[in-house]
Amino acid sequence: MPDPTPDPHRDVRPTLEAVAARAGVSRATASRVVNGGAGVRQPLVDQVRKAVEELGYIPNHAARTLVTRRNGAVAVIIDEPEFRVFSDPFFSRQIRGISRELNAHDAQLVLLLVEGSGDFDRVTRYLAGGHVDGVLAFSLHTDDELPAIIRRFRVPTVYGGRPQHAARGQDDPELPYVDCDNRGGAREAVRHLVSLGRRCVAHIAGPRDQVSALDRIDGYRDVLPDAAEELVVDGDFTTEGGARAMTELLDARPDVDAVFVSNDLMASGALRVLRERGVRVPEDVAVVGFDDMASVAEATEPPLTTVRQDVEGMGRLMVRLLMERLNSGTGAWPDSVITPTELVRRASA
Amino acid sequence: MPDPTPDPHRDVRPTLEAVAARAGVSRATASRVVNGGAGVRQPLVDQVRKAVEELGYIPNHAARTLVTRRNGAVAVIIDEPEFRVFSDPFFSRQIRGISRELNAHDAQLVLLLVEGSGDFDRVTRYLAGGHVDGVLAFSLHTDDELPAIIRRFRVPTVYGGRPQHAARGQDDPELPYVDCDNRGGAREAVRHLVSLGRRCVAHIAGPRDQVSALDRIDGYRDVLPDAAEELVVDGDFTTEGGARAMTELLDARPDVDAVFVSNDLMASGALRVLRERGVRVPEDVAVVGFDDMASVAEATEPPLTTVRQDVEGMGRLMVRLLMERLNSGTGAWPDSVITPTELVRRASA
DNA sequence: CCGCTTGTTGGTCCCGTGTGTGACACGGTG
DNA sequence: CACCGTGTCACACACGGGACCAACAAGCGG
Repeated sequence: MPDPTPDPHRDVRPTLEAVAARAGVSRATASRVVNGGAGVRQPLVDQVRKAVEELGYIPNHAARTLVTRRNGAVAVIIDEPEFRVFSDPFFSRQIRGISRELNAHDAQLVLLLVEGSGDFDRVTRYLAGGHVDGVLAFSLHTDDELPAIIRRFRVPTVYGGRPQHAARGQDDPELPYVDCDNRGGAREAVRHLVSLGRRCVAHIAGPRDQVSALDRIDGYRDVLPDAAEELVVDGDFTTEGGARAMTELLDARPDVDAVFVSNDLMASGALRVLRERGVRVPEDVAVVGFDDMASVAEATEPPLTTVRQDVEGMGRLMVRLLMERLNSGTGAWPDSVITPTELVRRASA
Repeated sequence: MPDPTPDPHRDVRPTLEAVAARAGVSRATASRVVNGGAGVRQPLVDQVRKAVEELGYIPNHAARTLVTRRNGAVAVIIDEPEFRVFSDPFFSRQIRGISRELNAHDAQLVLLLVEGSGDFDRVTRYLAGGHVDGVLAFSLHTDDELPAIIRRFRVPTVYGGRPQHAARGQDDPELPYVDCDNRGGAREAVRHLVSLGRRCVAHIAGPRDQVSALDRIDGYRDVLPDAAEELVVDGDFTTEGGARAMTELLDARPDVDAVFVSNDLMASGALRVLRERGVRVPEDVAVVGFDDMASVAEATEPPLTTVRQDVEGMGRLMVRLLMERLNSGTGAWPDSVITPTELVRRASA
């Protein structure tokens, strides 16, 4: 049953003017109290606070934004036309980290999913409209238009994952990013396999248009510069793609005794194929994945040895860098950060 | 290399005033043109449009919101303290549908992740602050405070999934929801197992504080009202939980010859246990899941027969209902919608 | 006692748009 | 020729709140 005596104040939201009137001060003073209370005597501060409480005053966001030119919102742009994102817990975890850290900064998260070039107009209009103070972008593809748009409109941005231009060796200080040490993590994984005495270590790679996949290939080659071409097989970061790549690999090189797989999903597909073919893991073939996605790596048979990256922490870090940039009056850009990885040993290697 | 002769207009965003001046009309006329151009002669419309183009004018969102009291944004509130959300593609897919439909309506998506009671204050402030025109809420738990808050502030809302109070039989027209036919889908799954000649059909249920899990139990009981208590085993919607439940079930009732599992993740865990115990699927035990999450159901061994729900379509539908409500001057509430399910037959049953 | 400094406070303007209210021109009608 | 309805347009106000600036009081040193 609805409230029988509805409060008339409920529908008409009180304004700062009303608070000031009730507290018996001017609107300017009320405003000062609401924004921290600096330069106002304690008794008046208390009066205003009381009036705010009694009236249930909540500042009008639009009015405040209009004058401060700040709106306390950050856009998260994910450019991922493939279906993969939505079956990959990676983004969800990163967004969780981002959400938590944004909450700590009293900022809101506006989610922009980009699918196809047509959407870029929309994003452009949105950014140009000044709806958000900054952007957290996930630029996954090498042919991405996003960096150009962001540069053009000078929107403070932090990237998740090393953007392509940086991968070309042209680190742009105006496009800071947060990424895990893909190359170093890959090196550690391959070294681990080598240290187990494996002689023929293969690599199932991710899609070549993703920087993280390329970096992991580089890490593999750092340790095994002389590995045969055919030992590196392309995959697409999906379970099925991993299974196909493993099949291809076994057919081409029956002597393979270890595989470093570029992510956990593909590794789970690879494990399935190995099991179907009666190949023992890790006795005959040792397998190491990448990501340490709990729902996958702990559920495989056998449980997957893999390279952990702290996805949620990376999300939080992105927010911190962006806030640093927004709150530094100087407009100085923060440095990019590469977070460490850690080899998690389970049963598969 | 940055533009050598940076456009001075770039940093100072043009205002409607500037557009009007350039077009030689008053600001009021320029405003009318920008908002559709009704009641303005064609030649003037063209002049203003040209000025907008030349200046690269983009309306100031905050100023517009201040006067129209509409801000073209919708909050998506997900109250899920458990880690599960983030390893479950369910939400991602629904959000994808929501995002697409919001784009079609030129509205933005503000993501609010709620974790724990402390966060409700934040959400309350946010909703009361009038940051969004409406809310899409996923109320998963029976002890949810969200409906009360939303009712209190009279924010137009559409629920994803039948809220608890509706499950108690008190359908509140002011809290419309979109849900799939959990009970009907469960019935179809169980009937299918019965039609295969199975005599001892068990059910691995989801957590009892989630309405969808309860509805699926009801569907199971609709078909098998006399099933023994011990044939219904509790799970938690995770792969591991499914494995535990299956183990428990096999120990208690070795004669079981079919299982309807409340979601695909648990079904994949159950299949793993069956395989480990050397139980053949579907010969010895037939298995049906729920959700038809492609990444899971197609990847299990054997591929999973399951009940499909159109998650993305449900997301889109939620947005349509909300927009209907927002755009109807009458403030009338749309009706709740229950979308159909479909049994997808693969190899497991 | 006077002038100056420091600390508070209120008045006022401005942020950028939407919209109601008139004014004006035009053409048709009596 | 006077009157009036219709279509266009400009003016001005309002939306809610931040920030500058002048006014004022109190305190202090000379």
